[in-house]
Amino acid sequence: MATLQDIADRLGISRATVSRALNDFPEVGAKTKAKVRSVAQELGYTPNLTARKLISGKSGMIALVAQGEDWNTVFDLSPGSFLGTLNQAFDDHDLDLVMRLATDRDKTNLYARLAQRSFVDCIVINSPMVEDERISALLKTGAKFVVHGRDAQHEKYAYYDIDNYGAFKQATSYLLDLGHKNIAVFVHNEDHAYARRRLEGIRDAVSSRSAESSIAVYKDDASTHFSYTIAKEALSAKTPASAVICVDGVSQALGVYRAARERGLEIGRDVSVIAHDDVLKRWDATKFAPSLTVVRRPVVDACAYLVRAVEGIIEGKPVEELQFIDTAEFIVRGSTGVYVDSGVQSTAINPA
Amino acid sequence: MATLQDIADRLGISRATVSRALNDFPEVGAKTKAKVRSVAQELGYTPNLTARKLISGKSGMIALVAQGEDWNTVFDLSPGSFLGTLNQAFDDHDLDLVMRLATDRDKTNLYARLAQRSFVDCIVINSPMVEDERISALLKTGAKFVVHGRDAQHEKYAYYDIDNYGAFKQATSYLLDLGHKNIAVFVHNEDHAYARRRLEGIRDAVSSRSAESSIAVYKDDASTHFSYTIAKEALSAKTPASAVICVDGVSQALGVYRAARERGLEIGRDVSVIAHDDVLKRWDATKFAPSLTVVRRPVVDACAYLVRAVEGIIEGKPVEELQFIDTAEFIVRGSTGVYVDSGVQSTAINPA
DNA sequence: TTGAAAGCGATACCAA
DNA sequence: TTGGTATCGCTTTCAA
Repeated sequence: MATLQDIADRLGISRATVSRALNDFPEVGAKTKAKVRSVAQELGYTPNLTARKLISGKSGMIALVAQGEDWNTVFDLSPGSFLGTLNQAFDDHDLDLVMRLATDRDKTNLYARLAQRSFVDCIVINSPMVEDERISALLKTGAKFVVHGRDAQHEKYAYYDIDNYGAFKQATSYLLDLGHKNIAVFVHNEDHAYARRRLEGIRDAVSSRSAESSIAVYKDDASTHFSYTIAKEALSAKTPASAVICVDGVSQALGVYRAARERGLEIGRDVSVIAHDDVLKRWDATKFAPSLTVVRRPVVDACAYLVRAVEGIIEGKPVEELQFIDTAEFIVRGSTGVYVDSGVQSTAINPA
Repeated sequence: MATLQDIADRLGISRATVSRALNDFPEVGAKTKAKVRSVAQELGYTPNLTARKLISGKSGMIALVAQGEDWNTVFDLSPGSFLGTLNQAFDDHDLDLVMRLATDRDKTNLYARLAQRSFVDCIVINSPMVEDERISALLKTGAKFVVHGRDAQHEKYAYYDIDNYGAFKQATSYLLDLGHKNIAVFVHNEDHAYARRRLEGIRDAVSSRSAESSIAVYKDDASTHFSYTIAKEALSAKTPASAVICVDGVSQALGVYRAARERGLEIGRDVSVIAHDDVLKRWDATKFAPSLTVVRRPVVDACAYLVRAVEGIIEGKPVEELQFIDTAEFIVRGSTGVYVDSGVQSTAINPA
C-alpha cells in the first residue's frame, strides 16, 4: 500500500517530483527518475487509480454493458471469441475492458450511474434495438459512450457498424442470380437494428427484380435447437424454400443442415444456405460440410475501430468524426449453388 | 454533474449535512432530509463513486476475473446461466458485478492492480488450478478476494466450494453397486482443482472395493465435439467401458450418447452415464433421452454463499469464517442402470 | 529542475 | 442537529 508520499519521504524529495518521475516527465533528470523507480519497485508501489481518476478524470477502464437476463443470451448475439479479440484490442491501448450485465430491471438507470458518475471512462453497448432506450438515456445524461451497431432513431453518437443492409442485399441478389425463387429468412428478433437492416436489404433485393421471387420470414426464438424446427417447416412448405438466409448467425445453419439431411436434400445443390458469420469458434463456417457461404464482419477491424472510437470519445472529439460504417465481406463457399428443380439432379457450381 | 456543494449552496447549509441527509443519517431532521432530497432530484445529483471510494474505501463494485484466452474458454467452465444468477445475487445486495477477462499475458499482474489499487472492493476468481498462481499473487499483495472453488496449495483465503471428492466418490460407489467393473472417466484438464478432487473421489471409491473393478481416464481437450471421439474409443476398447463418468459437465455426455447410439448401445442399459451438471440452459440434463444422472452444484446457494463471502471480506471478517464447503446433490435419473453382460439383454432399473 | 500548495468530491471526526 | 475541517492519493499549476 505504498503511496507517492512514502516514496518521497524515503528519498527526501517532494511527492510532486515523484509523480513527475513516474509519469516520465521530461524535466526530471535521469538519475532522479532511476532512483524513484527503484524505490517504487522496492516498495511495490502501484498508483491508486481512484485518486488518479478523481483528479484527472481518467481511470483507463472501459465498461462493456450488455443487456440480457443472463450471459447466454448475450453470447448468442455476440460470441466469446469476438469479445476476446476486443479485450485484446483494448489491452493493447492500455485500457481495461470490464463487462457488465444489465438485466431488464436496471435498464436505463444503470447506464446513467455507470457512465455519469462511476469509475469507467467510457461505456460500450452493443446490439442496439431499432429504437434503443439505452441510447436515449445515455444521450440525455451526456455520458461518454460508444455503440457497437447503430439504432435507427438517434444520430449524434459514436458508433461502429457494418453495412448490414448492403451486405444482405448483395447476398440475396446472389441467390436470385442463381435462380432461387423461394427464399426462407430466419431471424431471432426483428427489433434488433441489425436484423431490421438485413431484412430490408433482403427485401429490397427481391423487390428490385421483376421476376416472381419471394421471401418467407421465419421467427426463430433461439431456443429451437439451432433453428431445426423452422428449417423443417421451411423445407416442407407448400412451396418449399430452395434457399435459406440465416440473419443471426452460423448456428442457425446447423438446423438447416440437419433438416435438409433428414429430407434427403443436399446442401449446396438442393438447398442453398447463407448465414451471418459470428466467428464462433465452435461452429466455424469453413468446417461445415459443405462449407458455409457467409456475410462476415471483419472482426479485427471492428475491434480496432471500436477502440479508436472510445479513445476519441475520451479525448472529447466530436462524435461526427467517430461514426464508422464498414463493409461486410460476402464469402461464397460450398453451401450455395444454382437453383435446380425439385427432383431433378443437376451439377452444382460448388467447389470440389 | 451536480455535487454535494451545489446542493448545499442552494439551501444555504453545509455539505456535511447534505451528505448525512442523503445517506439517511438518523440525526438529520425529516424536513431537512426532504428539502435536500428534492433539490438533489431537481439538480439530477448522483454521488461520485470515485470520490466516495477514495475516502470510504468502498465503491460497491466487485470484479469477477476469469482466466482464459477468450470468453468461450471461460464459459465452457462456468456457464452463462450461472453467471446470470450470480449477477442477480450481487444486485440484490446492492453490489455491482463486473467481469474481466485475464489473458495469460496479464496473469498475476492484472490481479494485483485490480484488487490492490483499483476501484473494485473485492475480486472473485473461479476454477482455480491445483496450484494456482493467481491465489499466490493475491495473497502476497494482501488483496481482498474470494475464490469460487479451492486450490490445493493455500489455506488462508475465503472460498465457496462443493465437496467434489465426496460427490464423485458417491457417484462411483453407486456405479460399482450396480455391478459396473470398467468405468471410463472423461476429463478436460486434471490440473483444475475440481477435476483433481473428483478424480480422487472416483479412484478412492474404486480402490476401497475388493472386487476387480478399474477405471480408465480419457483426456478430453474440449474441442472434440462434446467428447464424441474419446467416447468411441472408450466404448470400443478391448475391455469396453460399461459406464462413463463425465467430470467436467453435461456437454461431454452428448458425445457419449452419440457414440453409444452409433454402436447400437442403449444408454441406461448397455452403458451408464453420470455427468457433472453445470446447469447449462441449452443442454438440460433432464432433457436428455434418457434423462441424465448427475452430480449437481446447488446454484442459488452457491451464489448466496459467494455474496456472503464477498461481503464478509469487505467488512474485514477473518477468512476462517468465510470458507464454505457445500455438499453436491447426486441425482439418479435414467442414464444409469445395473451392469449387464455385453450382448445379453436385460431389464434395467430405469424409471419409465 | 524542484517544492509548496490547491484542488478533485465525497466522508468522518470534533466542536459547537 | 449542524458546521468546520482534515482526509483519501494523486495531478497540476505557480514560484522559486
